[in-house]
Amino acid sequence: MDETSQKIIDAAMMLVRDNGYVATTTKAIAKAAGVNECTLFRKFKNKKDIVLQGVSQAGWRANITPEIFENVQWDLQADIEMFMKAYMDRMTPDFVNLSIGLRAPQLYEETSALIMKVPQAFLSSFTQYLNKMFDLGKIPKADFDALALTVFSSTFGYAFLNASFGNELSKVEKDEYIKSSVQMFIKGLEQ
Amino acid sequence: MDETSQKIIDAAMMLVRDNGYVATTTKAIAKAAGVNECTLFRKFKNKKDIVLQGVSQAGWRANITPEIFENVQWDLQADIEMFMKAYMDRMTPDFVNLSIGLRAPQLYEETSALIMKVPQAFLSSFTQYLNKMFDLGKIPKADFDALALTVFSSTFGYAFLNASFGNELSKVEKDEYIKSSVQMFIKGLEQ
DNA sequence: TTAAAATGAAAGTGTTCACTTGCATGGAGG
DNA sequence: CCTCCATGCAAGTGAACACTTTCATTTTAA
Repeated sequence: MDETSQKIIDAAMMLVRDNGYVATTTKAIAKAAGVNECTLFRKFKNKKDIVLQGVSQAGWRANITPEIFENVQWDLQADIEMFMKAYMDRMTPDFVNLSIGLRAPQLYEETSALIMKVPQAFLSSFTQYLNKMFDLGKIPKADFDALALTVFSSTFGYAFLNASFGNELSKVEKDEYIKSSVQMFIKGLEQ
Repeated sequence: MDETSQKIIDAAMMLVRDNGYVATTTKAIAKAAGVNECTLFRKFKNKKDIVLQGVSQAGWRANITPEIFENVQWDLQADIEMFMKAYMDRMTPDFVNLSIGLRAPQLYEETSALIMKVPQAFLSSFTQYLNKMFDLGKIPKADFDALALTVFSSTFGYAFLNASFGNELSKVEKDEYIKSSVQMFIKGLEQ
């Protein structure tokens, strides 16, 4: 990837994040990238191609993979805290808004699978984790599919609400949120 | 509101829900409403006006107000279940997608306050509820701002994920989700 | 140093957009 | 029957859109 193409991709992704795909014009991309508009079409097939190459880049993806579940301590509180932190550190407001900006009918088919990977990776890994904790005799039997979804939904929900409304909705800070949530979760899980 | 105007608004809101505001054309609105395109501009100032009148209508708003907190039983399990159900019944995938479709820079200033009202109403009412439950001696002291946000985030998160990915992300059904979540929440809160 | 490759500048393509205009028509109410 | 009034219809407006072409200029690399 040459420098010019990368500047174009970066500009395009930032504009999509801020304005959405449809409202992002090639003229604006060129201006933001500091190149001539025709250069866009020398480097890329079309506008859609720019964005699709962008979403395929690691730098424009929230890097949430099963790897974040590698160094677990098999301690419920420490681990859930770590998972929630790991998710929120990666799922910044920028990524949330980018995900929404990509929600255009013209792109949906080609990007939805990619967008879904992040929650899928988190969910399945966390479900496995809870099952293993049960096997280790650390928590009693429960509906771990549902409970993993609860923990993930609350993590995702906070990240999304924070990206959408900032502290206008709630003044509760990330660390305070994680700490209180985890306290409730582990009490609920351990019983 | 005459019948023709209402048909136009309904068509516009459905298209915004499915394609987003920017990708929704006046031509498509007219076709979907079964009227001539120029009729749109006889009835409304412009495209934006149609959508803004739509969001101001009760039928195009999720009707989540503090009223759903009126008939509480002061029983933690029954009440949280009721709140989550009430939210999800109103916050259907259609409403979630409409909220996202309205996220256009051209509209944001005029609609964000309205969109934020729903989570605000739920959150503040639920925080009050938890404080009251503490006053009644039914739950021990805790960070109720954070915990209300946890419960709300998990409810909102599920509704959003369900609208976005359906059962491709998780097979856990709404009732199962609520039941398991509430079990964990009340154990965590009562301790 | 020189040839090739990359980029800029400017003009222009056809299409689609939101929105307008002028006139015909048809139905409702007095 | 007549008169509005709502609407349809057809054509059209200027602007913005994605994308192209031609040619000049700069940068890069052999």
